[in-house]
Amino acid sequence: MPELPEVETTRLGIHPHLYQQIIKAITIRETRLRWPIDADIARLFKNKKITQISRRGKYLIISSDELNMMIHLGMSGSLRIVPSDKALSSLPEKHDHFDIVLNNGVILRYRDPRRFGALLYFYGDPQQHKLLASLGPEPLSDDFQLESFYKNSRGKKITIKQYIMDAHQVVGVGNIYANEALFLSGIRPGRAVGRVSYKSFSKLHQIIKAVLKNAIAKGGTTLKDFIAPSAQTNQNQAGYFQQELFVYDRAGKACKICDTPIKAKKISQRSSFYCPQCQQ
DNA sequence: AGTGCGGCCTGTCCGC
DNA sequence: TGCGGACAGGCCGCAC
Repeated sequence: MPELPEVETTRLGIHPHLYQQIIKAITIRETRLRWPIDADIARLFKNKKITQISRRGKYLIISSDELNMMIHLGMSGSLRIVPSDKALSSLPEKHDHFDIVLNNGVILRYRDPRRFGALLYFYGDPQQHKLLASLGPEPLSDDFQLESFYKNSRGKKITIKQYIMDAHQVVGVGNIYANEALFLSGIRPGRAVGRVSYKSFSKLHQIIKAVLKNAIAKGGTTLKDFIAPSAQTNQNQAGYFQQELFVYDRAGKACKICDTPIKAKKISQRSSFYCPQCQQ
């Protein structure tokens, strides 16, 4: 499941192959993603030069001046580069729903078995787009400020875990990183956010940044996967701090810090894990 | 306005 | 062995 670090790693991985290239064609094989892919997208982008490859939250934005396409990987989506010398021999597989073919023969290929992802297009400033306009700050930018992160939580009845996963507060914290960040901060996921102290918020604020930063740094070492078709199967795992998971999916197993069995609990339909000893 | 949750999907795992 | 069912996940958009 791609979280922000995976999406950023993807952006960095595809950028050198796409930047300033001309789109020759967009081939759509399956339109049924989260929203149906509008067939106009192929016509609109034909012969357009890619001038920017950016990211907002978990949305990737590929732009040609005022025209943008937005790609979301959902939970099982991935993008990879098919180099020009492999373009003919590398046939799309079952869940490869669309290709963006560049003039130099390179193909950007989108795969998404569960089809929770999206491909949309729009004109103008991405920040004005409905899906992006109300997003909270980027966790690794200066816009992510402890003061407002704390203040917005006062009076809210939801849990701290729901709060940090709410993209209106801060983008990019998915279920795995939410669990891990709360563990590292010593806060139980089920606590009412309105009652979590400033001091705890201060720690959490730092930890969220550190965890995401670390994951992106790790992802950087796996960039080669974007041009290694054989690595495709495991691409979603590449870049995770998987060997460092303290609580996620470790129900019943010993806490790596204190040996207490990790507990599992559903919080608003999402699996949550915590150490009853380390987290209060 | 704040909160809760249904729904979209398929690969994987479990139990029969 | 094969098969059905539960589950996982992001996140919009509706209902309260």
